[in-house]
Amino acid sequence: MSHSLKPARVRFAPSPTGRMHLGSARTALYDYLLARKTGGQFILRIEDTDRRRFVPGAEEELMQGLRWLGLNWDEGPDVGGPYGPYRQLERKEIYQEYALQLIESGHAYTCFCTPERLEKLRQEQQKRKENSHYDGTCRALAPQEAAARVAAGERHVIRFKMPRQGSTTVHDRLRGDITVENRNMDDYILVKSDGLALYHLAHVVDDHLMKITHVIRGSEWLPTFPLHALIHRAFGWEEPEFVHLSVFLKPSGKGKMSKRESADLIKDGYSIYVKDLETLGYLPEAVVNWIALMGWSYDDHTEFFTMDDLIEKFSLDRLNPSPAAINFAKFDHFNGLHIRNLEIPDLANRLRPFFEARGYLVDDARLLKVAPIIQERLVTLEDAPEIAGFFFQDVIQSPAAEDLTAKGLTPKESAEVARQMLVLLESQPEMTANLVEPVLRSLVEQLGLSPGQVFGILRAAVTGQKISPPLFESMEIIGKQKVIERLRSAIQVLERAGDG
RNA sequence: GCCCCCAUCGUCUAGCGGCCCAGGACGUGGCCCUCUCAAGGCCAAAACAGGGAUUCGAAUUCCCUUGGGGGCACCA
Repeated sequence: MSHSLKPARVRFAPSPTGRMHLGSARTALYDYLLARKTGGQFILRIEDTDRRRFVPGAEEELMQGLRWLGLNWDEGPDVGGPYGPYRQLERKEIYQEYALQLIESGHAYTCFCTPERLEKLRQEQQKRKENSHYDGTCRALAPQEAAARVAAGERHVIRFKMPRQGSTTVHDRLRGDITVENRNMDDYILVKSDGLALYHLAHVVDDHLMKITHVIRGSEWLPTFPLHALIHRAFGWEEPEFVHLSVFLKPSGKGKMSKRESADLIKDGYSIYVKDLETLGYLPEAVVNWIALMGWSYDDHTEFFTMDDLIEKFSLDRLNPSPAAINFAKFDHFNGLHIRNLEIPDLANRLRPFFEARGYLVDDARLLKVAPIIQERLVTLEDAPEIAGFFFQDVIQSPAAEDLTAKGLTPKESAEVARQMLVLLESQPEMTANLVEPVLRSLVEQLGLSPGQVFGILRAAVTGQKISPPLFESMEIIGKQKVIERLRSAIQVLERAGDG
């Protein structure tokens, strides 16, 4: 039973170096689901130790994205928490302290090699087609000598003293045991010469101090996973459970999305950036449902999930280790499903800004009537203005004669049909669908024409569009006065065309 | 080049030795419904990368090949 699961403390630890994309959104989602499912905590930690790559505004977009998706954190830089601070830049001294501890215990050493020397070394190794790695020059330095040089103010970094022999076995929740030969791993730098810790050290220290139970992250960390385990072990700390998620591939399935391709996507109305999805008219519910299923499944047929469903049903056991190609067609499908799942007032509220963005003056009472008749016709919220913008226009542009002419009829004949409809409609007290539809249907029968021919003329006349929401319901919303007015002007257009 | 990971329809996936001549979904094609467009319903085409091995029996276990992905920074 799920009740027996221990409360998990799970962190989402992005670096503020770019935009929030679908891949990080999925990681955050799984973090959140595990925390909520087990009654644990979802923690947001900002990994900003690389000041050079810092992008202003990235952290804000990230937080907005998480909130939009409904992934609210229990501890984080803005809300605080018992294990703060939650920005790594503010934890600099903590890492230094632990790095020193590693040196004292013989698991790390100071290195005085210059970047220039290292670069030269790399080039030589590459020339010899060798695996590029640190050659261990400073590893042999006597601790006293190293300490003296540090005291003298010499620039240095701190490196992990990777065992030269043997192998390291780590455990990934999705892939089981992974064993690597230690000689294939490097003496990775733990602390830079500016005194700031690198990811490898910082996250291990933080995860331990913050009592993280599960580390869910991208598979790009798999190669350095053994290093991280070794650091935990060097401190004598218990390792959290590690879950490495595979990357998202581009729609073709061939390789991951490049910056260029990501930018090109927007032309087709898609994006891998969470913030763009909102403006493109996608629902956070749909994003969550869609990305949850890229790498996780519940069973062999259930696909529609709300956040509550996911919290109830999510399990690490049903994660899939293979990479998944992003499929926007399926995303559209999910968005449609979730739009149709919305209550009308909710849908109306979400629709309003999309009408307004196109310059329509939205009347709330009318919007409430429009929402239900376009609900099942929307792929995205952004589709609404095109389908139903005319409801919020006092005057529509008169359709061209050819658009008002029924298939198989001349403009003149179409005008005659329109005149007959006008007479019938004028005699109706109001334009309710219940009243109008039977009357018009009997006219269709009487004329011996098809419903498509007759209603096509009316549709174009009243909505100004060849494609529209259901005609009679639309007429009801538009009201008798406007319907009559527009039908009259359509008749005029047709008559003029008939004369010519 | 070296190291690591992955491998079922075009795509997302179910499958954890017999229930599978492989199930669901998106997309595609057809039909039905129908005032247009949708939504909905029905039907169809569509996959276990290849080769060995284990086993009475393999999509499911093991090995190799191939393919794909990731990593090899004083980035995360």
